[in-house]
Amino acid sequence: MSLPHAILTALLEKPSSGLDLTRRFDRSIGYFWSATHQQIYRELGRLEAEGHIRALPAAQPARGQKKAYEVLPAGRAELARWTAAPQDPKPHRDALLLRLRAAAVVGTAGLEADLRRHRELHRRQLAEYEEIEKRDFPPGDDSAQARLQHLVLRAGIELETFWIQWLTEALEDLPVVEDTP
Amino acid sequence: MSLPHAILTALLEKPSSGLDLTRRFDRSIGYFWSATHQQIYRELGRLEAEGHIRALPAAQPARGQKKAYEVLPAGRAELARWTAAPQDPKPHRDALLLRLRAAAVVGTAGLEADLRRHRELHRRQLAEYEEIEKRDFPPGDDSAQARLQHLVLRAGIELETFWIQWLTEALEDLPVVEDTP
DNA sequence: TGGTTCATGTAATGCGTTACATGATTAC
DNA sequence: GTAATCATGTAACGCATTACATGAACCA
Repeated sequence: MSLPHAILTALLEKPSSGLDLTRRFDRSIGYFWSATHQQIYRELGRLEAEGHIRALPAAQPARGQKKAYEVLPAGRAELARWTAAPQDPKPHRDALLLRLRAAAVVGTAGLEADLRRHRELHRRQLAEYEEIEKRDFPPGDDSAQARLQHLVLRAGIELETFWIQWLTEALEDLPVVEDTP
Repeated sequence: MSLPHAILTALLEKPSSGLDLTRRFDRSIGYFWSATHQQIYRELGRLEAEGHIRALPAAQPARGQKKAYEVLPAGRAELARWTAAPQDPKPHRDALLLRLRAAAVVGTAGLEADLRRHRELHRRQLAEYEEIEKRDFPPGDDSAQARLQHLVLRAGIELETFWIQWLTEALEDLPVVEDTP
């Protein structure tokens, strides 16, 4: 139940239309909470029905017309409540680790190529994060907001770095297991 | 679409009943692919209907009776196919990072306590992993299966280590942001 | 005027979660 | 014999994903 709060955060940072939000969920926010435009429109409908956001009066009408939303006080209060409330971490799901464990039983055929591909994807993501860090967090900016946002970005950078390292070790170390039914 | 493959892997490692599987998904496999008993029973039904597994003839009857399953050749083939096929990594979802970003807007009240709690949870998980490593992977065992399984466990250990470090830095560095509606 | 892009949706399906149900076994 | 636990399920709901639909604006 975090998508509405992700949207509230995004709208507080900057009032936006559904498509604007979709684009921001493809970078930025989406780096740690992804969402498609269908999810976003559905959730915008709910948030509006609950009185947490409203369409900006400027442009409201039908299909094909841009419609921007802003957060109402009730929405800000709900986001503050959610942010302060304790939450248990969700259990992980990592298909790649699962595949390694499966490969120990049914064989490692085909794995190496995909490990290399994943490493390349992580390298690209890391490069993107480092670009953002250089652009948005030059040394010396130490406002509270900037420090919090930088902390989040650092987590992303260090996680990508971890995966690249781990995949490199895995590729060096990958034994060959034959499939022997 | 990985739960059936997680179950096939578990059953190939050792034929089991639904409850046995549920217990193994609370440790071991569940460390990187969690599942509840309801999911497991539903999926066992599907896998049996598809001819990927079968109930061991020994004990099959109704409610309250233990029923163990084993993997059929078609199930092993499907698992091998899935393991070798390329898969894109799924986008991440991390509520804690989202909360930090929200806190930059609505204030950091209440966050510190939960960051400490999360760090403690990660410390416990790390201790559990290290216990398993000591017990199941003593130095010197270098069978192909053991090396693959050890690789997976190392990923878990290093990820927990990362989160503990990151949370420690975050706690040292956490600025105070007031909620100013 | 016909196609592409922008923008907002609807519909169908499937996995995950929570709550509940029911038969067997064991302990007292 | 009855209460707790073991073991296997059913049912309902919600979010996420995929495919499709519709209107407006722009461009050739």
